[in-house]
Amino acid sequence: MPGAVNLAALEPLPASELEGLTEEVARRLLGCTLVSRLGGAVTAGVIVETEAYGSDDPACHAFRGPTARNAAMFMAAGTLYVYRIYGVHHCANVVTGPAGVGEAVLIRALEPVRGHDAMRSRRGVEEDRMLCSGPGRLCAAMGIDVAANGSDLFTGPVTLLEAPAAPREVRVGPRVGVTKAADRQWRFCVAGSRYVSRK
DNA sequence: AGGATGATTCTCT
DNA sequence: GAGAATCATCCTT
Repeated sequence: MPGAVNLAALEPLPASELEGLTEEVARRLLGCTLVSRLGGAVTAGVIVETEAYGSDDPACHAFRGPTARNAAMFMAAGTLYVYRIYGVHHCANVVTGPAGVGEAVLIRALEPVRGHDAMRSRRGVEEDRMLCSGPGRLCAAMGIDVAANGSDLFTGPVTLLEAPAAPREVRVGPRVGVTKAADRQWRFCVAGSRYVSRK
């Protein structure tokens, strides 16, 4: 039954799950749970949509080397990279490369499983489907902003829990809103999920 | 110093 | 489906 997730039964995601090609990690993160303790509320959702941003990738923020904004991308795997986009929104990424390499997985959508009231309050909408179905939406719902940039996903306010099982079917396609390397099939969605940001 | 550009979202038609 | 909102960041003068 979707939504019936017992967070206490899930183990923290082992660091080894973040090793390997970034596009493989992006696929592997589907089904894992993202948990936030920011802003005095516990919110959580099962990851249903991700995108990979790797090295030698013109669409990746790290492509032209380190800057003040993308510094977290060059930290160790398991770092949270948060940036602001279009002035008002935020996007959250799981850093995946070894330290010194700028790679990350953008978390694009979650199925809410905990803290629905806090999410509704922060988002200003009622429907569960509208809470976390988009990278900016899920950050708003979980209280994630640039203050959490560079935090550690194993010890920080935002953490990852293992997937109880791999998704039965995964849909693959081009990344959303990306103009460079637009042919790269690095977007991954849980097939059939109502909570992906778009079909 | 100035301008173009977004890994978006919301509203309106 | 199209267009506006909105501003930090980054690249070009």
